[in-house]
Amino acid sequence: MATGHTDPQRRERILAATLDLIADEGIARVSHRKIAARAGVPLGSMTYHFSGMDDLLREAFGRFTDHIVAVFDAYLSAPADPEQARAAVADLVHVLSEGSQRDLVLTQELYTLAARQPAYRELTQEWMRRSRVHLEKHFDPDTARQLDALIEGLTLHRALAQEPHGRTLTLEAIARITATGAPAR
Amino acid sequence: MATGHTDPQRRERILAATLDLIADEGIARVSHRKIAARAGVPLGSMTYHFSGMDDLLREAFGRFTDHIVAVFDAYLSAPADPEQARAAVADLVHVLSEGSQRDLVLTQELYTLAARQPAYRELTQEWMRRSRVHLEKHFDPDTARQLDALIEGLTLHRALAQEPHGRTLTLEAIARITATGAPAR
Amino acid sequence: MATGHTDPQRRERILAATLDLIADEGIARVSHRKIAARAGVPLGSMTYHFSGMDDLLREAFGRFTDHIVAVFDAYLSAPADPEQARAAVADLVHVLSEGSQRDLVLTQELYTLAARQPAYRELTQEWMRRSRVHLEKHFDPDTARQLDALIEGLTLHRALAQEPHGRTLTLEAIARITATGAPAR
Amino acid sequence: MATGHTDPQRRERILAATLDLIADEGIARVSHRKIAARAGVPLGSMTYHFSGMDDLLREAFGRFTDHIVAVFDAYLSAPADPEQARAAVADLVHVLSEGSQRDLVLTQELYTLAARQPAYRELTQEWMRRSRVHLEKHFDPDTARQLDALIEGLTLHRALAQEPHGRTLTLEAIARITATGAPAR
DNA sequence: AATGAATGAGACTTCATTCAT
DNA sequence: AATGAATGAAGTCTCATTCAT
Repeated sequence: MATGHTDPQRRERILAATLDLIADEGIARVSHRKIAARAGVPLGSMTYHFSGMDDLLREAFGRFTDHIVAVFDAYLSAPADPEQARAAVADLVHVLSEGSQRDLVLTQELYTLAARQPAYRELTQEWMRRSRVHLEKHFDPDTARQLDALIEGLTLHRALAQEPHGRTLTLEAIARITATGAPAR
Repeated sequence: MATGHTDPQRRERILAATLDLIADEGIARVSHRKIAARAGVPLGSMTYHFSGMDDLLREAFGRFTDHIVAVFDAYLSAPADPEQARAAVADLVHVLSEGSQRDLVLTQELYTLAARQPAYRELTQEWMRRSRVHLEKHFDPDTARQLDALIEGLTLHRALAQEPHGRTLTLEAIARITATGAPAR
Repeated sequence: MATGHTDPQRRERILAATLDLIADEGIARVSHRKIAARAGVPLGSMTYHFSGMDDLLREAFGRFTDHIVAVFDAYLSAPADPEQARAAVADLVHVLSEGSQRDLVLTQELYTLAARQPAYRELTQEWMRRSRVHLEKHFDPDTARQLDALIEGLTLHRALAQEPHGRTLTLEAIARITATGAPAR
Repeated sequence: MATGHTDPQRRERILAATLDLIADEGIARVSHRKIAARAGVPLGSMTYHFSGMDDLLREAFGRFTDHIVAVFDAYLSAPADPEQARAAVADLVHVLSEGSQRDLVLTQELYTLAARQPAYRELTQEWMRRSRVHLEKHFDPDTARQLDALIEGLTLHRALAQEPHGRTLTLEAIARITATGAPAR
C-alpha cells in the first residue's frame, strides 16, 4: 500500500535519525548532512522530503511527543483507584528521570523550543492536557493540575540532581499534594 | 582592577551580549560574529578574550546562574516564618513564570545543556543547593526538597500553559506540600 | 489539432509562464520548477515537452517575437502616407516605452541573448526585417533603415530615462530623419 | 599605502573577473565559484570582500560604466566644431558596434538589469547624462537628446544586424538629425 | 595586547535530469 | 504518453579560527 515506488519508510528513517542526533549532540549541532548520513539517505533527499530544517524539526518533535504521551498513557491509564494512581505517578517520575538519557534530553530540547516558539508550545500543551485527563480520573481538576506540575518538577530535579532523591520522598510528595483531593464525583 | 590596559569591561559586555543573543535566537544560532556585533567589539577580540565558543558559553551561563540565584535570594532570604515563606515562594513562582521571557528561555537552554554536559550540571546543582538552603530555614530538609521540585514544576507549567493557573492554585499546592513539614529544629 | 490526448494547450501554457517568469525575475533566475509551478503543470512534464532549458527558452522567445512583430504590424501597416507613417512611428515608440514593463524587459533579455548567440540573433533580425518592410512602403530603404534604428534608440532612452522626453521631441526626430527621404517609387 | 596587509588589489581582480565572466557566459551563468576560479582567489574570499552576489554585480557594472563613459569622453570631448562632432559620433557608433564583443554584451546585460532594477538604471542614466553634456557643446539640448538616442539605435542595429550598414549611412543619419540643430548659444 | 584580513570547511537549499512506473 | 520520486552537483552564504601586524 506504499504510495511511492521506492522506500516509503524513508521519511520515518529520517525523522528517527533526527531525534537520535538531537539526543546525542543537541539541536545546536544538528545539520542536514549529519542526519542524512545517520539515516543512510542522500543529502538531496533531506529537502525533498522536508521543505527545510524547520519543518523537519517540528515533525520530529511531533513524533517524540507521540512517544512520550504513549509513556504517560501506559502508566496513567492502568490504575483503578487513587492509591494505585499515586504509585503509578511515582513509577512514571522514576522511569522518566532514570530511563534513557534520550528522552530526558529530548524533553529539555523541546521545552527550550517551546519557550521561544508557539508552534512547539502546542506540542507541550497537548502533552500536558493529555496528562491531566488521565489524572482527573482519580483526582479533582485542581489537584490534577498541581500533581501534574509536581511530576514535572520531581522528574527534572531527579534527573539533574547530584544525589537524586529516593522513591520514598517521591511518594511522600505525591501523597501530600493529593491528600485532600477527592475525585470530583 | 582592570586586567588589560584598554576597556576592562569588554569581557562583561561580551558575556551580556552572549546571553542576550541566546535569549533571542537560541544556542543553535549563536556565533562569534553575532555576539561581537551586539557587544560592539571587533570579531578578533572574541577569540582573544575567550579561548573558544565553549568557554564563552560556560562563562556566560555562570553569569546567568549568578543572576537567577540572586533572584532566589531576594525572595527567599526575607521571610521570617513558614507562612511568609509560603507567600514568598508563590511570589517567586509567579515572577519567574510571568517575568522576562529572557530568564525563562535562558533557564531552559541551561537545563538542556545540563541534561547533556556535567559542566553545566554543576551550575544547576549549585542553584538547587542554594535554593534548598533558603527553604530549610523554614521547613525540614525533605519538605524543602519537595517544595523545591514543586517550584520548578509550577513555574514551568505556568510559563508554557495556554491558560496559566492562578495564584490561588499556586498557594494551595505550596500549602499542601508544606502542611506537615515542621522545621527540623 | 491536439497532438497529445490530454491538455493540448499545455505547451502554450508553459511557454507563457516562461515569459512571465523571465519578465518578473530575469533569465538568471529561471528554473524548470518555477515555470512548472506558474503554469500549473507537473515538474516531470517540463522535460517531457521540451528537451531542455535551452529549447524552452528559444521557443519562448520565438513566441515573444511573434507578439512584438504583431505590435509593429498593427502600428505600421495601417498608415496610408508618409505623414501618417510618421505619426504611427511616434505612437509605436511611446507605446513600447510606456507600455508593459513586461515587453520592455523581455526585449532587453532577448537582445542580451542575441548579442551572444546567433540562434537568438535570427529572431531579432527577422523582427528588424519585418519592421523595415513596413517602413519601406513610405520611405526609401536607407531612410527606413535609419528610422528603424532611431525607433530603437528613442524607445530605449524613453524607457530608461529619469525624465522621458515628450512626444514633440519624438516627432521632431522622426521628421528630421525622414525629411529628405522620398519613397523609392 | 595599501590599507590591508596583503594583496590590496584583490577586490579589483575579482571585479575584473566578474565582468569577464559575464561577457563570456552571461549573467545567468555567473557564480561565485567561477569568478573565484578566474580571479585566482579562494571561494571564501568572495563573500568576504562583497556582501553578496548583488553587491558584487552592482559594483562590477559600476566599473564597466566608468569604462564606457571613458570611451564616450575620449570620442566626444575632442571635437572643436559641429562638423568634427558629427564625425566623432560616427566613429563612436562604429567603434562600439564593431569593437570588442565584450563591451557590446556587457552593455546589453546592463540594460537588461536597468530595465528591471532602479539601482542599475542610475548607472545608465549617469552615462546618458554624461553623453548629452558632451553633445550639448555642439548642438542644442533637444538635438543632443535626439542624437543621443540615435547613437544608441545605430549602435545596437549595427551590432545585431546580419549585414551592418556602412559608415555613409551612419553619417547621413547623424547629419539629418543635426541638420537644423544650431548650438543654443 | 589586540585586531583586521583572510580562508577552508561546511551550513542550507535549489536545481536539471533520470528513471520506474 | 506522462509523471512522481529521487539524487548528485552546484548554488550562496556563514562561520570559527589563524595569522601578520
